Amino acid sequence: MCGFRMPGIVADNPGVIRKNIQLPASSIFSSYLYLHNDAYMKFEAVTIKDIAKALGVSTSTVSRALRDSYEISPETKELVLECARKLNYMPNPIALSLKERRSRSIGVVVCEIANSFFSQVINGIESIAYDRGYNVIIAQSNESVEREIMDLHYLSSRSVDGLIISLSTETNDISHLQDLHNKGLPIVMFDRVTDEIKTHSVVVDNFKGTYEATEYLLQKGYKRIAAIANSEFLSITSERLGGYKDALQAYGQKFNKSYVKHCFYGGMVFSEIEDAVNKLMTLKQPPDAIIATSDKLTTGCLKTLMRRGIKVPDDIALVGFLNSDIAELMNPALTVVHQPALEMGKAAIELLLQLIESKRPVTQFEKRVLTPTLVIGKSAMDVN
Amino acid sequence: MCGFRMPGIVADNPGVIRKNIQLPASSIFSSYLYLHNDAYMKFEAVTIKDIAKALGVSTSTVSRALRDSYEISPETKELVLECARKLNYMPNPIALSLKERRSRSIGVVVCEIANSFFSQVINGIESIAYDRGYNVIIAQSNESVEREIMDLHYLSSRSVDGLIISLSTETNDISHLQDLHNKGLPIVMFDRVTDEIKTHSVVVDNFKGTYEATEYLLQKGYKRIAAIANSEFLSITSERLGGYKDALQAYGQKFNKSYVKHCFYGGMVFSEIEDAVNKLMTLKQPPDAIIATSDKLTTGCLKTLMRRGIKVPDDIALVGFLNSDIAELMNPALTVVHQPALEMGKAAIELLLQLIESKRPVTQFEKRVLTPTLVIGKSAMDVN
DNA sequence: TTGTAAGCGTTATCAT
DNA sequence: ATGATAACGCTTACAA
Repeated sequence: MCGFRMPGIVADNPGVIRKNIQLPASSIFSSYLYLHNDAYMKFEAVTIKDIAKALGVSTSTVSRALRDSYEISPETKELVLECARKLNYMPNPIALSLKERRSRSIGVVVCEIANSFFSQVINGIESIAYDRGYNVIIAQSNESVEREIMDLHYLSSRSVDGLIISLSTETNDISHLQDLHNKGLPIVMFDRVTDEIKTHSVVVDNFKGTYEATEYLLQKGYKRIAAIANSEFLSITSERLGGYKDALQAYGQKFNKSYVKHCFYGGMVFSEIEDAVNKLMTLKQPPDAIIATSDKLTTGCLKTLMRRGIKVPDDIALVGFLNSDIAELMNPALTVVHQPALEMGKAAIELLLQLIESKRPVTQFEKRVLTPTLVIGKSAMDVN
Repeated sequence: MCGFRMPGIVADNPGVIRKNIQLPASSIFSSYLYLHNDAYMKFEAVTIKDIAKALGVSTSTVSRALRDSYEISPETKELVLECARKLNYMPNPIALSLKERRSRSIGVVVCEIANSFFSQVINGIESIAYDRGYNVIIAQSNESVEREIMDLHYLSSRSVDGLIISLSTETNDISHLQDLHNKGLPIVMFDRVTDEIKTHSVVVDNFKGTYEATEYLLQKGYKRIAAIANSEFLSITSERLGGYKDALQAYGQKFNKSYVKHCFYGGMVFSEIEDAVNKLMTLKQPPDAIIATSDKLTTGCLKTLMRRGIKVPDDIALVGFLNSDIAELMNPALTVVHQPALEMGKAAIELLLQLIESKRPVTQFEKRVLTPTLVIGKSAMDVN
């Protein structure tokens, strides 16, 4: 463990620091011990050196015993282990990271954790990572490439053993990721992915998601279905709009370009959505239904409509992606496309650990595609 | 930066690794360079050693130049800085952490990031931390002490410079925190705090929050107001129930113990809330209003009522804490107690940085109390 | 002003 | 089976 400094009290001379290695561990953190006076000072954690000193052996012996090396006698091993337990020895992960250039931690980059979809994915990731001995470091890009680059830099400088990422909306140039990938950093992409990097990825069948959403509306009799989408750079955007267009075609409806609005920042700036909705609603022929192709767009859209006094589904129908656990508390008429976020997280970390722990170069990459669910709203929205 | 390993290709002999310090930086990550053949291998980041070698000076000189030490000639400093820039040198934070026992990062422990309140607090923390040169490491306790202890252990082993924490519901023994605090780790508590640790804290006026909520219902004419609360161990629980009780008293209503239900896990287990609501609704004299004293309890309560077909506010009134950004999309009759989460995060990190960066021991601790807002629902809920 | 060397905690290599 | 030593990247007395 580290040594925290009590401001104003200095005990920096290593020769002066004392570690009372006789004291028994009183708690998980008792590797810091009190000095003879009652002032708190800078404490050193118990290190292998302390164990070595206490036992009169060398640090290498201690290290070997702790690592369960074969070249050690059972007796000394037992002795060391016992002593380590008594002193509540905890290996210093920072020293290990420096030495081994790995940290037993994996980095996760998402645009925002306040988004239910992403926090659920993170929960999926953590649920498996911890069991496998990895810690998870979360970084938010806030939909900014600049920030994404900083995050990646931070994570890689912290020697993360692998990376799980959903690209920011601004990210059209992925050279920063490509660089890390080229250097051999195991990467798994999810949600917003790119083909330019040859690695595992986890997505939902976005095409299917919007296809079914659109089909649902078409079958209900809606004739002028608009779509609000994210930045055109994002993989999810083209896929989701693809499903929308194909469904229209399949049902013999013409695709109307003015019925599609993009929000470059995916609704991080609320006015984007407002503008999009307003533009749609002020068309000569305003839509009778809207498909919102992301969580943030769905809620933003609903908010805007509500604020404008436009009733869903009476005045207009709305179907959208949504992963909030309180979705069911919202407008009961709302039909949502639900993504299996937890499973996506689990799949991502599993694939990543596979990459990390594989001894030989991986050449076959998997694009794991999970199936979204169309959850039909309670109130029917039938027109015509 | 660290060196990532390309599986199957080994270049572990330091003598064999080459760093072409002539190559110009091509991107932020180009501190890794390619070998003469096209295979990717284990790359070493540019270190001060490389700069020293390139310039024919010692590493200490380089270090001094980079640290902007006074004991260095302007010329060499310029030279070193230029070279560092050219080679795209990036200091290795792990080496620094090991040496300095600090990491320029701060740890944040919350029960769950999927909770809007906490992710907003985290956003507040990050917004300031990054500007001040600190990274934020997020850890979730999932309302488990065991996990909280693990998180603290992880964070302290990573040499975080400070800690911001909201206690888990299971945490009645805070010795694990106390230990870290005694060792001089700067700690700021928020939301769920404890007096046992003498340090800064940030909370909302919980008493006021429920007092006003209760008062609101009383003024509307409700006579049998129940409350659903978290574990009795939590600071927020007693404070929030305090406001509820006092408001009842102020309005001449008798406090009825059977109208108060506790959810030990604060609704992490949904059945807890269901049970609580069910028990309330099956009393001989069921309540005509419920106050839910946390975000999770509010949504859980609403869900349960909805599933049981109990209409809010027609059959029963509901007022609760809620910080979701989509609160307005829920039942418009809902009156909520809103906490200034972003501000709480900002206050917490500011107080923490104050602790971290203060040169002298801090003896005066501040309990910063922010004011919650009662946001009255759209539909009036008048009875009597 | 600059260089040398020790040290942060650990492991790997090479002796013994 | 065990110990001495070097090394990971960096800073900082101490020497020169």
